[in-house]
Amino acid sequence: MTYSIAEAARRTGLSIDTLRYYERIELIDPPARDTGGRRTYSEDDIGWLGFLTKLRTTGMPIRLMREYAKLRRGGPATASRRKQILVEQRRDVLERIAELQGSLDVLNYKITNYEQIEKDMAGLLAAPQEAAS
Amino acid sequence: MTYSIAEAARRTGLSIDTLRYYERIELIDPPARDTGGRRTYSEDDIGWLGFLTKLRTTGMPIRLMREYAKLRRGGPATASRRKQILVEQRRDVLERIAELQGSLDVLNYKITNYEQIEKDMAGLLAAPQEAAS
DNA sequence: ATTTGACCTGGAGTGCACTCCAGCTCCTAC
DNA sequence: GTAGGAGCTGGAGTGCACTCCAGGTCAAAT
Repeated sequence: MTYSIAEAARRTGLSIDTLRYYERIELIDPPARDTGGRRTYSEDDIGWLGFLTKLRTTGMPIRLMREYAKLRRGGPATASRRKQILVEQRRDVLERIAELQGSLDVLNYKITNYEQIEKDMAGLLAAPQEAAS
Repeated sequence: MTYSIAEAARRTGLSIDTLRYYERIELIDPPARDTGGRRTYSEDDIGWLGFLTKLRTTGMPIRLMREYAKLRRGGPATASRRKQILVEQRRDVLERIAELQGSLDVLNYKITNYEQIEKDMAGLLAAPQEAAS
C-alpha cells in the first residue's frame, strides 16, 4: 500500500508543502514515484515521518534531524552515534520538562493571586449590602 | 538600587539587545534614565522581566505577552482577562508536558533498541573467542 | 476534446524573535 | 584634555521552519 502526498500529509499531520520541503533538505529520502511522476509514500516512509515529527515535538532542530537521517542511510556502523543523539535529546527533553514544571509553579502562584483578588472584590461588593442589612 | 542595562541583562539572562528590543515592542515600559540618558532598571523592572522570561519558557508568543503587558498597564480592571491568559497558558503547558512525555517514551523505546543492538554486537564479537576456547 | 483537480518544479515570501551594525554621546580615569 | 569603555539610536540582517506562488503536467471524468 502506498499513499499520495495528500494522504501522507493527512497521516503524518504535516502539510504537503512540508513534505516536499523535508525532501528538499534531505531530511527524508525521495519517495517512489508513480507513472505520472507523482510521489508515492510507503508505509515505511510514513513511519519514518512519524518518528521525525516526534523528534520535532521534542524541539530537536532540523539540522540535527538531518544528521540523524544521514546516519540512518549509513547503516549499522552509525548506530552508536545515532544512539548518542537520542540520549542527548532525552536529556534535553527531561530538562525542558523540568523547566516547564518550574514555569507551571509560577503560573499557579500568579493564578492563585488573581483568585485571591477576585475573592477580595467579591467581599467589597458584598460589604455594602451587609452594612445595609 | 537600580541597574545598568548590562547588569539587568546579567540578572535576567537576556541580552542587552533583547532588553532594548523588548522596550521597542512595548513588552516593557521604558525604564528610567540617568542624567546621561542611560537606562536604569529598578528592582521591579527586573522582577517583571523575570516573569516575562518565565512566560517565554512556557512558549508564550511575544504577541500574547504584549497583550498581558498592556493589560497590566490598565490596572485592576483588566485582572480577569490577565488571569484568563495565565489559565490558558497553564493548560498549554500541561499539554506540552504531556506531549514531551509521549516523545520521551518513543526516545526510550528507540534507545532501548540501540542498546539491544549493542548487546548483539558484543555477542557476535565474543562468539569467535568462545569457539576458539 | 476539454475541463477539472491533484500534483509537479524552482524560487520567492513569511513570521518570529532576536542580533548586529554604524555612527554618535557621555562619563571616568589617566 | 584625551583615550577608553559603556551606552545610545534607527535601521538592517539573521536563522529557522516553513508557506506560498506561478506556470506547467498528467490522468480521469464529462
